[in-house]
Amino acid sequence: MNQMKKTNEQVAEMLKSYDIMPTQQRLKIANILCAEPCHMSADQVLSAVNQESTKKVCKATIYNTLGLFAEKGIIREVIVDNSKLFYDSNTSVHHHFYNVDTGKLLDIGEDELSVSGLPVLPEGTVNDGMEVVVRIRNK
Amino acid sequence: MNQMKKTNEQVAEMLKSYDIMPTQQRLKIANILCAEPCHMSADQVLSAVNQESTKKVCKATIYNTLGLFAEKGIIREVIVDNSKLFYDSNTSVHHHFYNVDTGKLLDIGEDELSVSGLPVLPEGTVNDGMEVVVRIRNK
DNA sequence: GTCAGTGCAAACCCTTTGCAGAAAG
DNA sequence: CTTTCTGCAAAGGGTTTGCACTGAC
Repeated sequence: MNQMKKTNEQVAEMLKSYDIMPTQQRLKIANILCAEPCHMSADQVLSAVNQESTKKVCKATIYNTLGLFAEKGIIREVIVDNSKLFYDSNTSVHHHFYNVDTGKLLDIGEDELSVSGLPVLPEGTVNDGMEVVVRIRNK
Repeated sequence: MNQMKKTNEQVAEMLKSYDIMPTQQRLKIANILCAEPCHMSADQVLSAVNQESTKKVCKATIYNTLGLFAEKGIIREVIVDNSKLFYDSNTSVHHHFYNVDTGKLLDIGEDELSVSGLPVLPEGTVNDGMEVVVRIRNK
């Protein structure tokens, strides 16, 4: 997802370009995620979306929408915690710190870490994405 | 966990050396994990342990024991799937393929992949382990 | 005898699903 | 109008917890 702030119309166009019908709920959710690069759990998206709005978006729609966005490639799932899934609005290749104490994700700059030697994939399989996670704790 | 096959006594000694009282249940579980380097979910350990035994070990004990072993450093948790945790009996630094179709984990040889440029940790945090996961799908 | 470990079942949490009503084109 | 989406509530699956019983020293 492009990281610049966008108008509602621009977000709607972006959704259409991904073959997603821009409904009110999806626009709200996309706006939250587009506002700035962010790492959020479904729960965090839920509260953010319903923060200052009278018409609440329900939990099921949040999950369905995040799943849809991830499937279409607008956002990326990040699996670092056994108990919940995170979504990253930055879909370019990059890696993460995961603070196990705070539950916060932080990007690792591309220049800070590089993986060399793409391993030979097992017979009959194709690459579906690589991810480096550096787990950290508070001192 | 050392990967050579061991006698029950050797496994018991190993547990003691990690400050774990070697009960019958813990020995059974440790034997499964020690038999060879493996990646198993709690569910897989449960069925393996109860395969050929009349006295069944219950699910809660499996979870408690795996958690204990991981805490003590005998095995390592591997987080690659949103829906379940895996445990790796090889605790040395290495990385994984995760086949999202089959749910199987495979080691990536140390010589096949190397991460360079240890990133600068955020203020006030300490490293708690790095992990590279290459997600793969069947062709 | 004392204390840790185990088994059982219920509770928990995140996520998914089924279905009726609502909204979009 | 027809089709897709939403909301609600219930179900689902892995994991954790409370508590009485068992077993090891």
